[in-house]
Amino acid sequence: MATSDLTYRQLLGRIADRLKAMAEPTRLQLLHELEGREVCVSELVERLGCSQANVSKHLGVLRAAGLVRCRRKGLNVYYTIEDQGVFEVCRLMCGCIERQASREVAEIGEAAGSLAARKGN
Amino acid sequence: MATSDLTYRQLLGRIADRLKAMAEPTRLQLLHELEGREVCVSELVERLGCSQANVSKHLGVLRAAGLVRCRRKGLNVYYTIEDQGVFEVCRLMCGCIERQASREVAEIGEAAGSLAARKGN
DNA sequence: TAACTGCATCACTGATAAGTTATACAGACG
DNA sequence: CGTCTGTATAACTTATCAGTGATGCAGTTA
Repeated sequence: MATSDLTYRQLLGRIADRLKAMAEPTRLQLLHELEGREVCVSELVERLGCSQANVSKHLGVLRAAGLVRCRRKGLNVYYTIEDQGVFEVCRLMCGCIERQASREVAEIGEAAGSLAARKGN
Repeated sequence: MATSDLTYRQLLGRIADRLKAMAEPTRLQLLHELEGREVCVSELVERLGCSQANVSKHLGVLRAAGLVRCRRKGLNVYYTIEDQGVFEVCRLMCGCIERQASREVAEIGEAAGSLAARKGN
């Protein structure tokens, strides 16, 4: 389906942008740390064990993607999740991974079975 | 949450890998074309209007990520969605984007309001 | 067998992105 | 005011990735 085209491509682009912002382990961990509470940058740096510049840059990416929001409070800058949907995405992905693992286990089982059968010949 | 660490990081890595595989407009379109039916490469090339090599490479990425599966049938290779969860992810992302757009509209409204107020001073 | 079709892969290019170090900037405090 | 702390940004290096053209390979057909 070519759909309404220009808008269709734009939508795909925006979805891709969001997914790209999430598609990085450090950023996923940042999102996870922010789940349900407001955390300042220095604490995030401490928890992740990354450089401050690195954490700041990743937070910038998340912010640009609209996944996260921040506010100053004295010297610190506190970040919060902007849209809780990200966790649902993670949950779905975990489900996908589990199902994939199950399939792999099943395939290994089949392979072992056919190997045993061949051995019998 | 330092969680159980090695495994935790591995899980984040696997989630990131899957998201990364999806985080590209052309690949999202490929997934969309495959929604609910089996399609061969030449047809996908035609529908997307990309080069065959490009489509093949993107399909390879999707396949490596376990999002898609293929089987030969004569000269053609037919692809299908391996895990329907991807569409749920897209649906969620669309929801996020809509909410973000709403927020932006609201912010513009506020800005316009404060502008009008300032004009009054 | 040779020629053709459909697809995958290779080698390469340009663009994008992650990580690092150094630096700039904002607010608190003396 | 100067200084310190917390954060963001700049400049750079290295790595990863999308796209292209050429080539290889599998399966079909003559």
